[in-house]
Amino acid sequence: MSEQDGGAPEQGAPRPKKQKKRKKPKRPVPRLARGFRDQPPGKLVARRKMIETVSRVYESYGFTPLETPAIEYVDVLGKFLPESETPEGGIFTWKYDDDEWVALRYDLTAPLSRYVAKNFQELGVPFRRYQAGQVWRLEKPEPGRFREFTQLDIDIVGAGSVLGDAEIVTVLSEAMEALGIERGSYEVRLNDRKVLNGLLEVAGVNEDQVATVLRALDKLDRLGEEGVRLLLGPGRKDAGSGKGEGDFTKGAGLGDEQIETLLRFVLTPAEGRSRYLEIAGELLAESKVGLEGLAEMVELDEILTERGIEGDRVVFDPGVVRGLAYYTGPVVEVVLTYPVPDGQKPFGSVAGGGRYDDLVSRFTGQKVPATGASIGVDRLLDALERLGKVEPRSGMCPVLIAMVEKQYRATYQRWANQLREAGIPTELYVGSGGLGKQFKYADRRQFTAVVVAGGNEIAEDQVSVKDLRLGQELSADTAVSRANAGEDEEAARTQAAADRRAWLEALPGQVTVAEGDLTETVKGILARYQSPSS
RNA sequence: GCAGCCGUAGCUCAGCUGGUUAGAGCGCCUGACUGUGGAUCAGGAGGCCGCAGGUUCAAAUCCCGCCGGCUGUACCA
Repeated sequence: MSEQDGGAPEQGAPRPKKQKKRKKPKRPVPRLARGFRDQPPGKLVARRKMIETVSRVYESYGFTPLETPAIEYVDVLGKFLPESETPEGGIFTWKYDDDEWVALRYDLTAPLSRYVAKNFQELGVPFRRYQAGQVWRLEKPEPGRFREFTQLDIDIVGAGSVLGDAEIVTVLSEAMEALGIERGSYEVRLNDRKVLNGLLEVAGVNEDQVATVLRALDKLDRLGEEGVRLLLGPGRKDAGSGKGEGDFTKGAGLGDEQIETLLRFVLTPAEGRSRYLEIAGELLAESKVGLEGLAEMVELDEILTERGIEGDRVVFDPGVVRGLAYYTGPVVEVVLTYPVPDGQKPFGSVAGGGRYDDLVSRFTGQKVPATGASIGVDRLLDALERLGKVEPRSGMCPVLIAMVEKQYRATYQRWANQLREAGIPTELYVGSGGLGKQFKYADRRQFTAVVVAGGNEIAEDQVSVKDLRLGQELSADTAVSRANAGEDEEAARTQAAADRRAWLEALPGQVTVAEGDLTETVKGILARYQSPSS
């Protein structure tokens, strides 16, 4: 930075450092808030499509859309710590203008129960609605887990029978298939909280052990039988990483016999609903709640069978717990059963839900049964992406019209309109720079076709259209051919020049047609890459 | 939250036991090849060496704290 120097190289090191610091103005770093992310166009469009597809299924079953605000009073959401006057952690909260605590919603179910309680008179039950929206949770972000994500909910309020639960289960299954997830590649897993409660009763689990036990059972898929056994008994030390140790998790302290009773049921293979019903029948004979739950499952099995929904779509799985949530009856979980690509993490559940009969009564004191489920849109989308089931170019404009010579601007604009009228999204290049730059732009933005016409074409009433993807393939071939040119520099240079000439002359993937055939030609190119799904 | 590992250019990383202007590959930008993305060639931009302290004549390198990332675990309405 300074011209003069020399002299004393042996000291004065710290000083220039400070000067440097002062010189640079403090600019904000363009960083993202922890746990949040941008959504690139491809993802956004794919997400929108997914929501549309599923919504259509929902509507076909009589569900209607509803939107509630992103912010609710904290006590409405049910997150309140009366002791400290401060809301519990885990959610985004702040004090609103009238000195009351508000929060960003952490799910769509709590706001729904608020809505129902508020409008109960006019609504009439059963009330079916679906809702897609962002929810926010202030938790530790992890790969695939963010502080803002999208849920797609479906609920029936005011229907107490398992017919409502069956409806939810059916719609979830239909939704998966509408998204192109083949039967057999997903599984709707069903269980019942009453059955679980009965099981705990039979096993002689104390009131204060219930939470720990349920949590432990919920971890079967991740920790395996041995891990769960430890958590039910003395406790478990996690693997940590590297040199080990790790943290110790306290167990429920159950006896061997109790553990055996629990595991005997929970480890029952999920295939065949009748097997589930059989074992539950044997185990729960002594438990009132258990038998209630069993009766629900029996009826669910009947209803589903009547609907023609067999075990290849909906299974009964005693291992489904669904956390400590507010569920009171049947609980559902949807998992993808595609084989996991080598070494990657399993897909996990992409949707979940169940019956919650106490949520509205929080407000009204009146018991209003409800049942529903929520699809984790981002997670499901990520899974489909990993499986290559999402068109990576979705949302990208397919056609670019190059601004070859400004004098033909009017013509280019006319063509653009013509293509749009034919239903083809078309972009007119509005940047600066020559053709080379425009092609680079087209390449990076992943256009499928470029319309290019200068004086040469226009004089003949013609137009050139280049298939970019085809061109890319063709040019890859020439690149290979010149790889073995040898070491001789001179030869290599002429070879390169020749390549250049050949490349320019070949105009790979490009055709020149009569102006009148523009639309058809473009359509033809786009048709080559049309994916069958969309 | 707890525990362990990690933090050098946009990306992947090099920089030995502290020693003068911190490097590479890829990517990016400009230009050449006279209307075409590839290839080739010539230039170029870009680093508070995560942040803030400390030890030292001297720190990207050693020590401490914080922040951030990864992994496991806890929580997950």
